[in-house]
Amino acid sequence: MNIEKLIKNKNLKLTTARKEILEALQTANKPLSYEDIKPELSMDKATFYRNISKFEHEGILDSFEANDKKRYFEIKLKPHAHFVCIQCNQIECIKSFDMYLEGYEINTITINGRCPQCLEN
Amino acid sequence: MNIEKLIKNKNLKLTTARKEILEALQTANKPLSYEDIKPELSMDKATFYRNISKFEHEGILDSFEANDKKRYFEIKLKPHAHFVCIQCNQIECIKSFDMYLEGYEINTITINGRCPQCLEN
DNA sequence: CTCTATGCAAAAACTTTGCAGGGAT
DNA sequence: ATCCCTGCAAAGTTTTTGCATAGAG
Repeated sequence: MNIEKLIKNKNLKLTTARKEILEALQTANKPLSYEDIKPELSMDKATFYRNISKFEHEGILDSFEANDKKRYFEIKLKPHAHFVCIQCNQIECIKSFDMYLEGYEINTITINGRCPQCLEN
Repeated sequence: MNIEKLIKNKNLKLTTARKEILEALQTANKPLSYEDIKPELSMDKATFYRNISKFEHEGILDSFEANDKKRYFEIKLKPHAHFVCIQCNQIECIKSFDMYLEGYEINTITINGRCPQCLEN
C-alpha cells in the first residue's frame, strides 16, 4: 500500500510527520502506542496526536485502548479483533474472530483475558 | 445477591464505602464509570478507586475501558460482551455474543461501533 | 488493641489545546 | 500568497499514591 497516496487521497497535505507515522505503523505491522512508536518519530507528541486524530477521522487508522490506559494505533486493514493479555500485556491480532452482530456496525473488538503462553504457567 | 456476604466472603472489612459502591452498581444494573456513580457516593475518589481495585482483585467486579478513556465497572455476573457506540457513547451489554476463543481465557470483550439507533440517522 | 480503610492533597500518566511561527500547494 | 501544519508549553482528564487519622473486628 502506498503511503503517499493514502495521505493525498484524503486531501491531506503530504508532510514529513504524516509519512513518518504511517511508515512506522506499516513497518511494525501491529498496533503501536505513542510510547512504542516514539523512537521512530522526529515530531512533537502534539503533532503525533493531531495527525492520529485526523487519520482516524479520515478512516486511515483504527485505534483501541488496551487495559493499560494507552491507545494503540494501526493502519486500517481487514476488520479483526485484538486480544490483550492481562498478564503479559501482549497485544495480538485475532483474525479468526467473528465480527458480526445483527443490527450493529462493528468497528473494533477488544478481547481481554489471558493468552495461551500465560495460561501454561 | 447479598452485598454484605459478597464482601465478607472475601475477608474484606464491611465498611460503608464498600457497601455504597456495590449497592450503586447493583441498583444501576449496568456498567458505570466513576463519574456516573459519584453522585451516589459519599466517599473520596481515592477510596472509591482503592476499593474498586480490591474488588477486581477478589473477582467481585469486572471493568473495561470505553473509548472515552474512562473505566466502567460492574458486578461480575455471567460473562458477556459490551458494545460501546462511538457516536452516542451509549454502553450496552450484549449477552448473545460468542465468548469463546480456542486456547485463550476470555475475561471481557468490548465491541466498538455504531448502534442500531445511530445507524438509522 | 491491631490492622486495615479513609480523606486530603499532591503526583502520575496519557492526551489535548492555544498560540505564534513554518511549510505545502 | 494562502491555509494548513508544527513545536513548545501549559492545561485537561482520569486514576494512583503518601501520609496521618479514623474505624472495623
